[in-house]
Parts: sequence; structure tokens; C-alpha cells
Amino acid sequence: MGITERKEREKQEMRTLILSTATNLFVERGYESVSMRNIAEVMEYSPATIYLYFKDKNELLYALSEEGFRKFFTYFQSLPPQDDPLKRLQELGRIYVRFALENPVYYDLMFIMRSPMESHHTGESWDLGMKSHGILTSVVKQCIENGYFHQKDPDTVAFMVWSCVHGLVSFKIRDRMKMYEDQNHEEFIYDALGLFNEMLNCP
Amino acid sequence: MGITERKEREKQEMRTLILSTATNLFVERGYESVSMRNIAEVMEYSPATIYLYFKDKNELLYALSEEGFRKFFTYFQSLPPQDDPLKRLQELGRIYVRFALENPVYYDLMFIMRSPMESHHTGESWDLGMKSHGILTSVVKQCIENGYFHQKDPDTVAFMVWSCVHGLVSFKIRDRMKMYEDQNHEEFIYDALGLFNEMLNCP
DNA sequence: ATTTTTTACTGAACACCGTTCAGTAAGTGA
DNA sequence: TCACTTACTGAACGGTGTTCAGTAAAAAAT
Repeated sequence: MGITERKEREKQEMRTLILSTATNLFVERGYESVSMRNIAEVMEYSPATIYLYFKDKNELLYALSEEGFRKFFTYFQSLPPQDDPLKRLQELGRIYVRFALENPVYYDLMFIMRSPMESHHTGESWDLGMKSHGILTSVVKQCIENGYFHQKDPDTVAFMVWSCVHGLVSFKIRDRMKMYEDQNHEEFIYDALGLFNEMLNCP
Repeated sequence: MGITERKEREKQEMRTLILSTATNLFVERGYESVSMRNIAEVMEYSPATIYLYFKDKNELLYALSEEGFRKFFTYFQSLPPQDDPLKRLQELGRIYVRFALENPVYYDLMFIMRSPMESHHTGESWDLGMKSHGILTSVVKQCIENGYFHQKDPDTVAFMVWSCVHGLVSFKIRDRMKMYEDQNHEEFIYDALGLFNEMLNCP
């Protein structure tokens, strides 16, 4: 009775076809100018078909953000072993920035756009986000144990560090770096990150 | 011959009526659920009328961001005189965060939303933004002259500082602080800012 | 092998959106 | 009074997300 298995497999294949078509369109045309109809057209299916696999557009976006969070988590896990926790923290920042610059569409869905995350503070995205945040917090804690950050609250430190790297990359992603026209934006972001990392070092 | 003056005045009044109606709706219902038709309906005019005063929706959003930049600039100008440039820089950060938390709709238009700024890197918003950025950079330069930031490039320092405060407030504005559920978000942001400001202090 | 049921899909519609434009009615100047 | 200008609008166009009755093929039951 392999029929149900095949059906299940086909269902999954259709889901991933929808998701990958959507991703491709988002990447090439930018988000705001891609409609459900556009996605359906490229797939050569009726728009109504998409709604058999996703409740609505937000659910599709949420599913895409889920892919983003999975990818994000693998980036985070690639953090190389390192005795000095501060160096781990600094490297984590570089990994974060690299993820954002290499995957701007995912990053936007995950951390900037309003719609995909509305009301969902549960689900796989949430869990992976929390796990990633947990990695950050644990590294921060180790730093504090080693005497950095004046024994400040780990959550506060983590939030501050996270905010800084988010600020850097979200200016780029949302196109607010026009005034730095004579700079290579990516280099400039890594320079600013380097400066921030130096600042973490001090006492 | 006061007629042309009266006409001009009425034209301006209509513009500000449209802008204030739009702002009110954005504040109370949030952006994505406010349409040109909604704005017109509240004003008791036809939707087409708005297009006699603004080329399209983006131009309306851009005009609103202009108001935001004007308000932003007055916040920035309120920076109290202070001999120590580092303290000025730290105060500037607090002013920035206060502006964002008190005017989230403006902040979103100015620094997060994609559409209003598309293609416009000119106009009053741009000039005011550049002037505000100039204030930041000049304070940073003074800090560097006083021996802070290891003689780093002022633009890099300014971008780093700006990114950090932007990160803090944009997480709040785009609702990405759910995991800090047991914190008062505004307090938490100011705590993180305080920590960042301490870090600026170090060598 | 035939009938019934289930599945996968679609065309057409609904209510909305931003935007345009011919048409209208009031205000202005001669 | 008459022509001209201004300020506005109703109705339409092509787009959006979404729903749902209907259809044709596949699977299951007989």
C-alpha cells in the first residue's frame, strides 16, 4: 500500500514547488511586487491551488521564514570551537552579518517584515529563533563569567549585541545607506562590526 | 487681490488635511491596513481628490516622512550644550531612541519602510536626514579628537552607533521582542542603550 | 468490470486596492 | 451676462488576496 506514501510525497513536493517558486520570484523581483497570482502563473497552476497547501499568503510567508530560520540555525551552529568566549561572541556577530548579507530575502521575512510573524509566537520558526537566541545568550553568559560586561544582565547584553548587528544589516537591506555612497557597503558594514567587536573587548 | 493668496492657503490646508488624516489612520490602525480610499472616506472626499494634491501613494508617504524628518531634526537640535563630547554622543543616542519610541509611525516611514524612499535621494527629507547625520558625525569627530575610538574613521563610528540605536528601536517597532516577555520593553531598550553608552566610554 | 467515493484541481466570482479621466458644477474675471 | 478656470467626482481599469461550486481523474469498493 505505497499509495498513501506516494500521495504524501507528492503533497510535500507541491509544497516545496510553491515555496521555491515564491523564493525565486522574491529574490529576482523583490518582495512587494510578487503576488499569489504571479507565483501560480510561474508554476503553471491556478492561484486557487496554492490555497490547498497554505491557508493564506501570510502562512506562505511564515513557511518561508521557517526555511530562513533553519538556514540561520545552521550558520549559527557552524560557530567554530574557541576557548575565549569573547572571541566566540565576536565571531557570532560576523556569522550573523554574513547570513543577513547572503540571504537578504530570508532576513527580511525573519526580522523586518511585519506580516509573517503576526500572532505566531509559536511554531518551528519561533523554536529555532529561541534556540539561536539561546546560543547567543549562553556565549554572553560565558563572557560575563570571564569578567566582561561588568556583571551586567546577560539578556540586556545579548539584546544590545543583537540590536547592533541587526541595525547594520537592516540599513543595507532596507536601502538606507545612500549617504555612504563612496563606500563599498558590505565592507563598510564589516568595518563597523569590527569596531563594535573592538569595543566589546575593553575592560 | 487676496484671492490667489486665499486659494494658495486653501490648497495648503487641503494638503495638511490629507496628511493629518493619513497620519491619524496610520497611528490608529497601522499602515498596511490603510488605503487611499479609507483616507478619502474619513475626509469625506472622493479618492480621486487626493491625487490632485499628491502624485501617488508613495508621494504621500514621502511627504509624511518629511514631516517626520522635520520633527526628528527638532529632537536632535534639542541636544543640550555639554563640554564632554562623549556625553553629547550618549545623549544623542537617548534622544534618538526617544524620538523613535514616541513617533513609531514616522520612524517606520523614515528608516524601515521601503516604498517612501524609493528613488528619492533628494528632497527635504534627504537634506534634513543629511543634516541630522552631520550632527552625529560632528559629535563623533569631537570624540575622536578627544582620544576616543582609537582614531578610527568618523563615518564608521557614526554608522556603528547609529546602527545600534536603530536596531534597538526597530525590533520594538517591528514587534520582534516577544521573547523578552517578562521585561518592560521600553525600559529594556533604555537599559541596553545604557550598556552601549558605557561601552563607548572605555579606553 | 463497474460503480462509488475521494482527491486534486480550476474558473469564476467577490470585495478590495491604487490610479486615471471625462464630465460637472461652482467660482472668478471680463 | 458670458466665457474661462478651478476643484472636485463617478465610474471605470487592471490589479490584489481569497472563496467556492463544479469537474475530471484516481482510488476504493462492489
